[in-house]
Amino acid sequence: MKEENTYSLAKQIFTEYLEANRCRKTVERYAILERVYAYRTHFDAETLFNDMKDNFRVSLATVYNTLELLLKCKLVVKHQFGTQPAQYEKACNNNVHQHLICTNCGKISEFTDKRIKEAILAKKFPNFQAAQYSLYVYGRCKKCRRK
Amino acid sequence: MKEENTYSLAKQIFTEYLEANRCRKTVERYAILERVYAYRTHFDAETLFNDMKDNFRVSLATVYNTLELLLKCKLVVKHQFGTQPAQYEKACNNNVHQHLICTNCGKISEFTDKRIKEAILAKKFPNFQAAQYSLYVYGRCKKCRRK
DNA sequence: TTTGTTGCAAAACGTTTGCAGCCTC
DNA sequence: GAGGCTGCAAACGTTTTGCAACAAA
Repeated sequence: MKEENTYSLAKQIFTEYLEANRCRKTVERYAILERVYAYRTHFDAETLFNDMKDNFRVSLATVYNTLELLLKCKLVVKHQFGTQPAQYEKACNNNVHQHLICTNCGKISEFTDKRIKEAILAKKFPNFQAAQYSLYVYGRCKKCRRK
Repeated sequence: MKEENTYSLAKQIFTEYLEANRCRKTVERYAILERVYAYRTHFDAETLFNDMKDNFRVSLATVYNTLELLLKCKLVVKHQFGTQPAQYEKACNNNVHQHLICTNCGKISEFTDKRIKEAILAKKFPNFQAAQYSLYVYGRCKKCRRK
């Protein structure tokens, strides 16, 4: 799927969500969504705020508020890696997230393993309605291995 | 394995770690280890601090310091569920942790699935030395399902 | 005796909240 | 025009840090 299409689809979903919940369609909210969908990696609220304020005036509080809305309509996903600030990423219809986190330098990378993904999706929970999966693998990256 | 044996083994491992790293064997450190190994569930630093101070005088800073040491010698494992305070648990030779987290009420429970565990352990990373695995499944628990 | 460790309090950090004014509906 | 949303700054809760006193080696 093209980058552009992804964003315009997200915009449409967001609009429908806002209307359904009687929330106002403010310029701030769409500006944040657009910036979020321009990222190709994880980002935190502070980074998003800094990246935006050159072109557009928003407050950090609004950034947090909007991210909360985007989480609710599943357009972004939130991750908490250790004690570092919460990381967000656009959702892209992928509800299985697999991450490698270096416990020495904090570097985060992603991987995909079909067998793991299938095993997770096959699991049924009797008293739990599962929506999203995150696998975090902690260890040492190549650079930090010998330290 | 008996509860008692688990703790005495942990104590032995901790002693060896402290000696190897030229750290002092203080009463505070052993008192914290003992309390940690008495838990059967997850706990946070604040809870541990409160549970201890009736019988033993320690500061919250020492609790954090000691937990950090216990993490380093792999006697405890740390989890970060959303924005809530970091949760710790004793390690018990289990490096694959599988959690269900309700995104509505925040309730955390554990499960084990052999197929998932095997798929995870079978995965080889060319540039990463994996040490610990945490799978978080987000969704709604039975009570919150209909809300 | 030396110096790592402690308790305490204050600081740091990410995130949330209160409020007056603004702007969508 | 009404009330949800914004920016700002202050508040919050968890975790870290600085420092003087203490105690393990």
